[in-house]
This record gives sequence, C-alpha cells and structure tokens, in this order.
Amino acid sequence: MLTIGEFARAARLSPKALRLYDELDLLKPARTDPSSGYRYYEDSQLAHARLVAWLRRLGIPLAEIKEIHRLPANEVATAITAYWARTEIETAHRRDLATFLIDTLHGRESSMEGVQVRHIPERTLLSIQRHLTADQLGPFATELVLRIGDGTVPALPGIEGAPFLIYYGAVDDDSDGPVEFCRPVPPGQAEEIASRFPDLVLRREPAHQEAYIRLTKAEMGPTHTIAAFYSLDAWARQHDLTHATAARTVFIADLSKAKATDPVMDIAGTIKEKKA
Amino acid sequence: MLTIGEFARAARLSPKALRLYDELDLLKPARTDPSSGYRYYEDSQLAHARLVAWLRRLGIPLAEIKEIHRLPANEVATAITAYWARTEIETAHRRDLATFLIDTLHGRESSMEGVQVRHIPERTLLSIQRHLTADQLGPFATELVLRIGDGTVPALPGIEGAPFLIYYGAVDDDSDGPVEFCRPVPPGQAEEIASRFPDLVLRREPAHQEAYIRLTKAEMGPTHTIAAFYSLDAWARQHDLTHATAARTVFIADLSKAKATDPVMDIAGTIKEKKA
DNA sequence: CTTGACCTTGCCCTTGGGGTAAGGCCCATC
DNA sequence: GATGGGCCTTACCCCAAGGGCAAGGTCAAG
Repeated sequence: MLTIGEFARAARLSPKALRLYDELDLLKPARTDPSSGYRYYEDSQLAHARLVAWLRRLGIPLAEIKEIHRLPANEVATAITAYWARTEIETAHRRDLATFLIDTLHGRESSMEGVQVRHIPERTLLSIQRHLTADQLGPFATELVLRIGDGTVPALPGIEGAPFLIYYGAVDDDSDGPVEFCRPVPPGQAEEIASRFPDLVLRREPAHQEAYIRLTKAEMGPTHTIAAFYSLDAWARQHDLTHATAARTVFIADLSKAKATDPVMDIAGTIKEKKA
Repeated sequence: MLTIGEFARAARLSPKALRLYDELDLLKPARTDPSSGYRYYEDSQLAHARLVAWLRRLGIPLAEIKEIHRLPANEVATAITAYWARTEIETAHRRDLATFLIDTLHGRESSMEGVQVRHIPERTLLSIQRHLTADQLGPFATELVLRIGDGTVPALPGIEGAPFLIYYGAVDDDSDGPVEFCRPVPPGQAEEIASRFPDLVLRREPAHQEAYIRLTKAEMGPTHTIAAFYSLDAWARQHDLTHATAARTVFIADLSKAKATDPVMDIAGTIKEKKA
C-alpha cells in the first residue's frame, strides 16, 4: 500500500490532484482509513493514475477523462484520436489568425478595400431558423444547399438567387445564433415549392442595398469571416451608413468544386442611409 | 458615442468582457457618466477593442495583452510571432503525446523492455544546483556541457564520464526542480579542475547500480522522457527494487551532431535491493 | 408618463488545482 | 513512554476570464 505522497510521486501527480480525483470519483484510493481519513493506494492503480496524468497533460478535461475511462479498452485510443483531431482543427484556426494578424499589422493597417455594394430587389425566400454552434453550422448549411439544390428547385438568376445565411446572434464555439438559412425562389412558383418542404417557411424580403466582401475558399475559416464583419462595419461607419446588426454569408459557388483561391462566399450586410 | 452594448456588438465582445477590461485598465470607455455610471465609447476605440478581441481569440491572457498594447506599434507583430511560436512548440509536444498514447494503447500495452542496468563506480563530480523550469533546462545544460567540454576538462572513459542531470524535484512548465548538473572528473586532477570553475562544487558519489532507458534524439521531448520515468519505476516495482526518487538524464552523445534516430541520452535511476 | 430595452453593481459559478492554516497520524528515535 | 519530524486530513481562499442572475437605476420612444 502506498500513501498519497508516494503514489503521487510515482504517477507524477500532486497529492492535491489525487484528492480532487477521489472527490470526483475519477480515481479512488483502494482503501481509506475510516478513522484517520488517510488514503492508501495499490501498485495496481498506478497504471490508471498514469493514464489520467497523460490525458490531463494532453489537455483533456476531467469530465471527459471520466467518460473515456468508462469506455472499453479498445475505444480509448479512438476517443483520444477524436480529441486530438478536434484540437488540431482549433489550432489550425488559431494559426490562421496568428498569420492574419501578423500580416495585417506588418503591412497595411487594414483591408477595408474589398467592400462593394449591390442592390437586391424584393425577393421571396424559403427559410428556416435554428440555434446552432460553429461546428454544426457547416453541415447544416451544406445539407440544406443540397436538399434545395438547383436540380430540385428553380433558382432566381444571378447573385440574388444564391442561398445565404443570416446571423441574428453570434455563432461560435459556445454561442449559438440563432441563424436563418434562406433560399430565394421564383415568386410565381413559391407556394408550390414551399409545399414540398414542410419544415421550411415562406417569407418576403423587401428590396435593399447590401454591402459585401468576397472571400475565397482558403479564407473560409472563422478568422477571415470575422475580419470581413469588422471591415464591413468599419466601412459603414466611415460612410455614415447604418447597417443591420444581422450579418449574412452568401454562398456564391459550389464548395466541393472550388479551388482554394476561388471566391466562394460573400460576407454581406444590408445597409441604409442614416436619417439625420 | 456608443453605449457598451453597441460597442460590444461592433467589436464582437460581450458587455461583461468590456466591463472587465475597464476594471483592469486594459480598455477604458472614453467617458463614464459620473452619476449613472454608464460607459460611453468612441468609434475610434473600436480598432483597439478589435485588437484585444483578436488577441483573446488567439488565447493570449489579458495581462500579456496589456503588455503588448504598451509596446510600440512595430513590435506588436513581433510579440504575436513570439507568442505563436511558443504555442506551436507546446502543441508539438502535445501532438507527440497524442501519437505516443495512441500507439501504446493500440499496440502493446507498455514499453518496459528498454530497461537495462549498469554498475557505476565511485566518482568525483563537479556539480552545480539550480531551480529551473522546463524551458530554461535545455539552455542551462548545453551551456554547461560546452563550458566543461572534453577540450577543456579531461573526462573519465566510457559512460561514467558522461555529464548528467539529477532531478530532485519535478521540472516542467511551472515547477522548477531543483536540478543538479554533474560532470565526472578524474579524481587525481579534481582539485585543479575545480579551481577553474568557482561556481561549481566538487563532491563524491558512492558506487551504485543504475537502471536506465536509452532515448534517441527524436524522443527527447517531455513525452518520452516522462514515459521513461514511468517505465523505470514500473520495472523497479516489478523487480522489487527501491529506486531513488531523484531521476537522472545522462548525455551520451553530442546533440548537435546526432541524427533523429541516434541515441543521445539515458533516462536513469539509481537502484537498491529492498531490505526485507 | 409609461414601458421596455438597456445599463449599473454585486454576488455566485465555472476548471483544475495551488497555497496555507489548524490540527491529527505514523513511525523512528531517545 | 515521550517526542519530534514528516506526513496526512479537512477547510478556506486564490487564479483567469468571464457567464448568469438579481435588484435596481436610466434612457428614449410612443
């Protein structure tokens, strides 16, 4: 039997951490003296303690470690692989952000040049609202784009026919919109089309001006999207326009066929003259 | 003038965060109404707020952001580059750990095979103790290896002449040993050599048995080092030996000339029979 | 004037422990 | 048997970077 200190040294954990793991039912001592409260561990518990230590060093939260430990032995490696894949994606986004920041700080202060304006006429939209976090957004949008594709549903010509998302609230890792997916449909066939998609709703959107920034496929991550939001806002402020708080992303090309340098989406915002 | 809510939306921060930044003197509103306490921000503060938001998204702590903001504009990018370089190193270590864990979990349970034992005779050591964290350890050791190189100081033949480190306490990102650097010297010339290194101290080490695991240059990161510590301990437990809590790393080759697959260091621990 | 949206401060909660205090336990030595 | 030192116990407060909520004050439009 090992005391908590001996066990801690052997597992390269602190006694404090072991007490916490005991309290959380993650790793309980083999025996706890009922009168003194002393914790005693067995050699055989070392492997478990060391696994916990490894997983903590990886950055996995204790709650998740607890779940991992409930898994059959052959699935533990799979869970770790999944965790690490998530971490790599997040790191890639941060790397993107770091290079973006260094670039913009080094060179020209900002990139408000890309902003353009277009007129959008009154439209009929087939739409659906959802509360989604960042990781669910991509799948949600692509599924809908496919389901209401050009093959199934006739589109309006030009950019006004492109499907788009409206963000009514922030969408990132922990806030979840809400977000509305919209697909313009020809007004004449609107009712007929809508009847084929019972989960979608038909609504009209008034004509308006739209400011936008075009992004390539390589710029599709959160960094350039947010940078575009910032640029649109800064541009609107400079031109003394109000713009809707709800930003949009307009899907202007087929993602699966696009090369990294092809433009694939517009970050857009509706704008209005400020009434003095 | 913008209220905290408007300013927050424009900078993609929460009002709560802005209040915190105010309190921490990181980003103060242009005006605070003395009677109502309302915070009012100016358009011109948006750029600053957005930079803070970017840096937070990168993961930089507020204290560091505050320092970065004190820097002249041209050094900001440098500071970010430095931060990101540190992050990449840490990520590389975690990646190492993930693949190591997945490997060992997938295949054979553990790698206690590499453990060997050797006898070390009584030696005279030139040594120095320090409190160091993980990032200071490498430079500290290489500097000493160079300063007391074979060119300047005669070495003992074979493995017993190799310089080594003794870890009296854990050395990682936040705990700092202490750690002792040791360089064996020929007993006859010990006094004369020691006089040339006033900051180093001469001491004798009794003869002992040493268990060790050999690592290649590619395995030099924290992952395989700790794994070796674990293996040594598990091996000693199996063979019913006590081993000193203080582990060692023995530098058996020139790091700068070694290829990734060359063995460069031994993770070692002194061992003793357990007295029944 | 009222109402609703917005703002204020203050307090508790989170994660994964670190630090310290006050006191109890174990064991080796005298 | 006493004693001391090192170990252990619980209990409390602390960190970052805010989120959430409550109770109450303010602002602006109708």
